[in-house]
Amino acid sequence: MLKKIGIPQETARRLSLYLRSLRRLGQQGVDLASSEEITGFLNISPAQFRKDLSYFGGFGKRGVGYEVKVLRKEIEKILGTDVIWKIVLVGVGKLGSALLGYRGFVEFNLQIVVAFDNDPGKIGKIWEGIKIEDISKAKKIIKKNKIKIAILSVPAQAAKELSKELVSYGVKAILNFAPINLVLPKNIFVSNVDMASELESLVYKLKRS
Amino acid sequence: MLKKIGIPQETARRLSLYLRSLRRLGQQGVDLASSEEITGFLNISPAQFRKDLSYFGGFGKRGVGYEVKVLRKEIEKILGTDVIWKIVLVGVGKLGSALLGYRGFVEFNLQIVVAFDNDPGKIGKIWEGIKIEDISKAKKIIKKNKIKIAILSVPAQAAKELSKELVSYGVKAILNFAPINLVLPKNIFVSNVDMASELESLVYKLKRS
DNA sequence: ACGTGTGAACCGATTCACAGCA
DNA sequence: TGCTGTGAATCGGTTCACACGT
Repeated sequence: MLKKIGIPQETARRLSLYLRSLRRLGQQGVDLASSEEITGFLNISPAQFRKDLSYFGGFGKRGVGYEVKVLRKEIEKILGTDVIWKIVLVGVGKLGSALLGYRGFVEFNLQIVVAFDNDPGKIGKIWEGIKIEDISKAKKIIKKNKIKIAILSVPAQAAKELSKELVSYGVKAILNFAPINLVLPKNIFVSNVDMASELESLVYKLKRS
Repeated sequence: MLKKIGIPQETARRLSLYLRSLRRLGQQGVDLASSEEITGFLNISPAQFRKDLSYFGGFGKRGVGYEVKVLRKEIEKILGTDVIWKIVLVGVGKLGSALLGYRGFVEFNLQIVVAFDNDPGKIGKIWEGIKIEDISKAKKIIKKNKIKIAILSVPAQAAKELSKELVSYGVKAILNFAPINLVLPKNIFVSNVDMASELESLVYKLKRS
């Protein structure tokens, strides 16, 4: 319930990148690595890496570096990927079904356990090993499984209302793909993936480069 | 060629949100709106809105507000959405095909003109009105059409190499969906969409809330 | 000697608060 | 009067540089 303060927002995102780098080094058989080697693949400075870790403790050996395996486990613990997180996906349109099959979630122990839609043609089907349920069953299923995280991939006009419903069922965090601002209580975490806006920023940079 | 300095990175992203808000107000028949009304839908303060606009000029009337239509056109001009930008999509997998059909790009005058893949089963097909070409034709097509922007939705192991190729053909900006850091010249703009890492950050926040 | 860990300096961006103008 | 436009203050985060421990 208490919120530790003083840790930058971006640190969490970077930690997940460090994790990828450490896994890669581990696969290459590297046991010991310096901050320079770990950030070598990434676009992040060694100093930033050390600073980020310093918020959580000292995991390295001065004059030596970091034990790849140990640090990997520590970061997994910090991020919470040491246990499986169940998530639901709402909206099995084109994007939604692509996400159902997305392999990248596994590496962070994220598991889509069920998907919801309102299209009778989809309900009852199993796609990518995941059952598609009627959205009307969301309340029961989310409550029963104590799901805390939802991926929202529905059209913009439906997103606002649906997000409120999901929250009322116990969802605390939403990864939102609808290009609209969700209005939710402050204790609910929302992360927006806005692909059009992202591309647009690139256009803008191109234009003035 | 000259780069105007002093404009925050985030300002461009917010401008695209303002644009959406202005379109919405326009559709509702609103002619005049204050910074407070324009940002009402968004999660952005009126002061931030005014500050962002101030980098480009004074578009409002003191004591009154902004003309919705006029401001919309001004922002479109700033962002570059006043003309059509041709883009290519590389990698027509699940995610790639979902992006081919994504409607959100149109609002920013972004047009996917061709897609590339290396799967013979897909090459030559037309999906969502977009022709899928052999990746080996990318050089010719990109050069001929002077394409500057690419969406990269291929597996991580292919992304690094492909991104370099695209750049050698003249691509200057990449929207990258592969969970890997692309190593490219500094004058190339890359925007990463890392859905797994995004979700992971939500887990982290949940854990320590 | 070497690379970590970290306080301090720095930098960029947001917020504040009010002057300026319709 | 009301809302914009904007310097100034503030805030948060990154970078620097070096003390520290092995």
